[in-house]
Amino acid sequence: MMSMNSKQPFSMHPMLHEPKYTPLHSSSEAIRRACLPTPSLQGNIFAGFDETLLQRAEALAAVDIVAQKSHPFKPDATYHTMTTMTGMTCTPTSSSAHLHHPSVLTSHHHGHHQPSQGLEGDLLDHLAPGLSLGGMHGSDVCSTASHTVHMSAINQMQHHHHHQQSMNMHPHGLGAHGSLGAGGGDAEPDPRELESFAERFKQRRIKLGVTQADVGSALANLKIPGVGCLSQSTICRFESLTLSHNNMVALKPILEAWLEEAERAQREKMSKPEIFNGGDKKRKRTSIAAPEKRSLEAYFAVQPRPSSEKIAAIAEKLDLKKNVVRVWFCNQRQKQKRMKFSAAH
DNA sequence: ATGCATGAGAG
DNA sequence: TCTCATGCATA
Repeated sequence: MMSMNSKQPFSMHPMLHEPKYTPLHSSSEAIRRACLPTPSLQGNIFAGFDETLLQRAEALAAVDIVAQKSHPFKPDATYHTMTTMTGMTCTPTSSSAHLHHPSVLTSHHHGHHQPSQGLEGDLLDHLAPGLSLGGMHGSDVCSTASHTVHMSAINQMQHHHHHQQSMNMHPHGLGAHGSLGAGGGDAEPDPRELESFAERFKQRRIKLGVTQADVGSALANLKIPGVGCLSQSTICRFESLTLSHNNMVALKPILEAWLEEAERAQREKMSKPEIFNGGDKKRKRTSIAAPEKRSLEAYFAVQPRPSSEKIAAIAEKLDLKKNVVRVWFCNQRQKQKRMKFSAAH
């Protein structure tokens, strides 16, 4: 399970705490953030009525349920494989197997890293065996536990949030980087362009007869420092613009590079089968039943960022694990930030 | 195509 | 703990 490449990921996730992509129109989020700096504060503020609100939310959810009529499954229908069972089987294993994430692309801390440093890209590259980008055969090299070769990245993105969206830039941004603009081939946070690129990308990809999963694994063959493979999910999300603006911007140059290579390779007609496999790990996905989901949504409408206590309370009411509820809220918040809905057009 | 989850990094 | 980028599993 270990990846042989002992590359130490440079994982620098950008995280700039701030919203990079702005929700432009519906900036409820920004506003929210601005208003609620501290969690604890929120707690206090809502402490008074939070119960009421929650009850209300619940009531609403209940009504909703009634209106919709019924739920096919029952609430807790989560199928965890683990929980109590033997324990040795599932998830834990998987995770341990691979730990690094490919965190690719995004910026970095203090502004500096340039995109081009070759750094340790070498360490990772050995991985790509034969398959060049043409990888159109479905073997996935990266994804499963076996490989896990992710890399991290170095790319710093283009922080410049250009015009339109505004938001705030954070300190992180490269202070002076006006240069990035057009040089490298990336860096243009223009939603418009991203959108059209995503569309073109998909179409050309299909034309090449390559699946999203193929693209993801083939990326590793590009040997771009700091860039490894990506999952089908990510490629799909890129094409459908369901990624954050920053993420889209970071991925674009990479996918663009792959596309060019793939088309070139196609011309040469070069194909190499490469099969890899590994596979053993099963992570079980919890499934939150519709009624519970409705309740969560109702709660979310009232308070998107519930305190730990509230999460616990909600979890109990809905008979869900606290962590499940917490993650649900996190994912929900992330959803609000996706490109599609945020600014862009 | 998407839901739920993990993990890094910054608080 | 939260945010973010990603991914496995699944419908």
